[in-house]
Amino acid sequence: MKDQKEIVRELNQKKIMEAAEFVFAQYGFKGATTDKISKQAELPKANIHYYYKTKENLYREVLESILNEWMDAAKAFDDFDEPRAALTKYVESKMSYSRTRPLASKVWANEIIHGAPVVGTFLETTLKQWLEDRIKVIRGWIESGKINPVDPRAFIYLIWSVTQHYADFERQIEILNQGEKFTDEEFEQKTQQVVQFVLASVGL
Amino acid sequence: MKDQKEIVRELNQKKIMEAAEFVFAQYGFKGATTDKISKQAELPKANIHYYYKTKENLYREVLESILNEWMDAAKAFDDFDEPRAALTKYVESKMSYSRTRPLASKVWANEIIHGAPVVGTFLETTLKQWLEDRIKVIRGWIESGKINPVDPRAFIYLIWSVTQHYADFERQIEILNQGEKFTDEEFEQKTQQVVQFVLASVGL
DNA sequence: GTCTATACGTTGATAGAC
DNA sequence: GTCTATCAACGTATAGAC
Repeated sequence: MKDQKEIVRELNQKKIMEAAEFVFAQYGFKGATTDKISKQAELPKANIHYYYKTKENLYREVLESILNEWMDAAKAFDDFDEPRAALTKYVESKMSYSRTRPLASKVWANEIIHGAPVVGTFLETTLKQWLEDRIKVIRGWIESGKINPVDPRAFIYLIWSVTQHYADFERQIEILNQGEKFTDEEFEQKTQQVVQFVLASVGL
Repeated sequence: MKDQKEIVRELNQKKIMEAAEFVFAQYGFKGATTDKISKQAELPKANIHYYYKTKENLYREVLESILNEWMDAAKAFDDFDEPRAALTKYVESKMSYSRTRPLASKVWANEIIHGAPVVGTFLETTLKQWLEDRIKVIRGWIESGKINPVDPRAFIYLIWSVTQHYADFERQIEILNQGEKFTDEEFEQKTQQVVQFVLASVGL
């Protein structure tokens, strides 16, 4: 059984993590202050330091939770053997992530733009391995003539960039879309269009 | 004739602008300090404030110079009437920009991710107009059956995202590419692959 | 475990000598 | 026009009362 204190602890940590993701996405690591995060979390500033010791520590935890989700979404690539179904599922999964977790995507983009000081090791190990395994799958599709011969690496970057664009450049897209955010229907249409682009780019 | 002082002034401003772009790209607006910029420019900190008054002012000037270049690159879209030539030229132009000016692209991405506080007005006016004019061109291509029917907006976003990815996510790409930066030949190959993806996505 | 009050470092900006 | 010395504001982190 969880006692009262443990429940409070988990609740507070959840509030802090959500607030931190919000503030880190909006202001970047340096621009985010523990004061802003504490106000967003509706907790005193000292509590932030009580739970996470340092701001950098908190940032690391936020990134870690993001990459766990990222790896989950990546699994969609392997749900089907045939390229059309596998790619459709993967792109839909990535677009859904951009829709529901744009803040997470922005924190991630920010971290990479600034040279991946914290997640560098993850990129070198886990992500690199994931990519190389998927490259093998794509090469298999090419060799069996199921898709056009393309550079598998460049193809994966195409998928990542176009799907993440809808999260990271949300604000630009909103302004160019008559100042209105996408409705759910509009976003679903964009998702299907992105799926078509990705399939067409390898001849499907 | 320019006198000595004017020459020194221009030289110093150039040094400061380059240093500022470098530091803003690497650390973001908040993370960039006037101290870091001055050291990068090899000038005393007070000179930064003498020439640009405030850090925000300097940031605005950097963004302005970037969007001027951006608009220049955008002209490549109109060099040819036929979709194949026009799109090839435009994508090559964008990829070349990502290769030669990755710092500028990163500063821009950072600004958008954080909600476009400074360039919001530009997006609402100049960029919106540019986009709508190009959408008309794309619709023309679709109506005359030259390319497949696609959502023109989503298509432009595809081009922007995939080309800018090579600048903004440079570090991630480098790590995934066995820790090596692209050679000129490799980048040229990626460029041609991106051109093929973009053309294929509309049936060319 | 929680929070107020505060110490200490950093940073943007400027005054004033040269 | 240039630069050293300095200040005021802010931000991270913690001590210590509750």
